[in-house]
This record gives sequence, structure tokens and C-alpha cells, in this order.
Amino acid sequence: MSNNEGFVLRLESFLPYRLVVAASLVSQATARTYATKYGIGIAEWRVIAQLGEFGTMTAKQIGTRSHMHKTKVSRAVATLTKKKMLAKRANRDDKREAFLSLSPIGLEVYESIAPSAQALSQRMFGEVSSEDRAAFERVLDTVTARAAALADTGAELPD
Amino acid sequence: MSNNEGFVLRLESFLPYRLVVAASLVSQATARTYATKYGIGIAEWRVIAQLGEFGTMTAKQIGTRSHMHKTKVSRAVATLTKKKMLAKRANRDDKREAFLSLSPIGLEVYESIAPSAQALSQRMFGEVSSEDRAAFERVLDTVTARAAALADTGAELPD
DNA sequence: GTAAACTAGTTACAAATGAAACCAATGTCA
DNA sequence: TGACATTGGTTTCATTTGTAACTAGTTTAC
Repeated sequence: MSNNEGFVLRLESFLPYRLVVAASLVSQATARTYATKYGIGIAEWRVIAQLGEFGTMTAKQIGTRSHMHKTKVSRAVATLTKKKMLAKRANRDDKREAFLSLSPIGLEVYESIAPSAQALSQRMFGEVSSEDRAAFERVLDTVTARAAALADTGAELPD
Repeated sequence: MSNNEGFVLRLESFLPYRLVVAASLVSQATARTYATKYGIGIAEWRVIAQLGEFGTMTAKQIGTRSHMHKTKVSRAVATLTKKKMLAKRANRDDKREAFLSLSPIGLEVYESIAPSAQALSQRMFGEVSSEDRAAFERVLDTVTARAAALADTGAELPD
């Protein structure tokens, strides 16, 4: 049964909506992976992934790079520390922050999860042509930039 | 500072990650819009959007179409009902479910938000070429399908 | 040098969320 | 018909999340 107002939004073809739905499914599929394998959540995995890639970072840097809220990072770091997956080294020059890196155990986890994350990605994006993939990345880039700008300016909307 | 293990995952070029980050920013930017304008959250807006587009649906149908958890739908419907934005009509043939539609107030809200959602989308995707947009949609489609399959089979991972 | 402003990170609290239990109604199968 | 399974929807409960307040440390400006 359809409506008869002036303006109807076709959700199925509404890009922001489709983007969010796709991401939520991807996220769900991915979470299951990490979670059930090592008892860590998405936030924890992201911390590990950052440290696995960059070696040593502060919590602040992790938060910035991974677009995670600082409390989320804080908690993820806490649970990973409890699991002995992280090494924390004080910064003599600024005692507020600390340098974080993967412990041997953490490194093992990274080394084990990273390839299966890659494989999972392959399953999801594998059959996409490389032109489409390039286009997809371009769009993601511009949208990410635009949305970020809108999100933190709290931009006034057009009515 | 970089690591020296065998396998390193470059997050910046890892599509699932980028997809999720983009979606989260879009979602955030969007939420701010609806939320601050009518005191409704994303879930509520999605319910309104479905009803605005399709006229009359059961809670179940809304959940299926919008990929929302049934408790989320239930609660969104409850708060929208409290705000007099919904009309509920019993189904004589199956008393478990009820037919939901927008009340005049709900319709007003829809008529007001839908265009500004469109405008917001335009801001985010506006400068994307139509070829890139088409490619983007194709990729979203395939990924959504793939991820959905993986998500609910609880698929065994490749190690 | 010191007061005020600021920053990294944690904690307390309230709201949002999902899993599972639940209720009422419907369907199935003998 | 009547037991059993199933379904639409709500509620309960534990967990997750973000906002705001807070602590400790650092920078700025006078």
C-alpha cells in the first residue's frame, strides 16, 4: 500500500541507508569471527590491528586513527591488558600518556586474526571487478570526508 | 614505527574497515539531523521512513525491510505511539500482529524530514560521478548479499 | 613562577542495545 | 480434538555505549 504525499523517499535506493545497512552486516559477520575465536570484541580487535600495523602508539593515536571514542579505546586497552595481549611503556616526557604495543601473546593473536580477516574480506569483495573496486574506494573517500565534516560541525541542515 | 611480522594488514586500504568507518560517520551526521529536529532517534526515523514509503506495515515487516532487531522495532514503535505519530489498527485475521501507519502528525514529520534527508544525502554523494555512483551501488549490493549470507550462517572461517 | 587553560586517560552514570525468556495467538499433525 | 511447535510482539536482564565529570599531568600567559 503506497502513500500519496508530495515527497516519498525510496529507501532501497537511498545511498546513506544502503551504506549503513551494508556496513552493519559486514560488521556483524566480521565481529563473529574475532569474537568467537579469541573472546575479543570489535573494539579490542581494532586496537590490536592498529598496533599490529604501526607497532607502538598512544591510546590517543589509536583513537584518532581508528575513529573510536576515547572511552571505548580506554576500555579495550584495559581488557586487552588484562588478557596480557598488550605491553605498556611509560613516556618519560609526558606522564599522562603511555606507549602501547603488542605483547608476544598479542602478536600471536594479530598474526592469527589478520589473515582470516583478509580472507573474510576476500569472500565479501572477491568477485568485485577492479574497476568497481576503485570506484567504490573513491566514493568511500569522498563520502567519508564529507560526512566527517558534517558530523563534527553539527552542520545546520537545509530545510 | 612498523612491525616485522610476516603478515601485516593495511587498515587504510582494508575495505570492510573503510566501509564501516564511512557508514559510522554518515550515520552520525544523519542522526544528528533527525534527532535534534524532532527528538527522535535513528530507529524511530527508520520506522517512519518505512511507513512513509509503504503506507501500512506490521512491526515484523518493518523489521525485515529495515534490517532492525525486533526489540528495536518494538521500542521505536512504542515511543512513536507515545508521541502520537503512529496509528495502530488491529488485524482481525491474526490478532498477534497489528497494522501500523503514520498518523497525521507522523506524516507531517515524515514530510518534513524526508526532504532534508535527501538534501543531506546530496551533500555527501552530490559530487560523485554517476558512473562511480553506479559502481558504488553494484558493490554495495554484492557485499550486502555476501555479508548477509556470512552473518547468519555463522560461517566457518578459513584459518 | 604561578594561575588558568588545556590534554591524556579513567570513571560514574544514564541511555541504548541484544539475547533470552515470556505471552498470546496461530498453525500443524495425529 | 488436542498436544506441540511456531510466530508476532513485549519485557526482563545483563552488557555495551556515550556524555559528562574527574584526575593527573602539561602548556600558556602574565
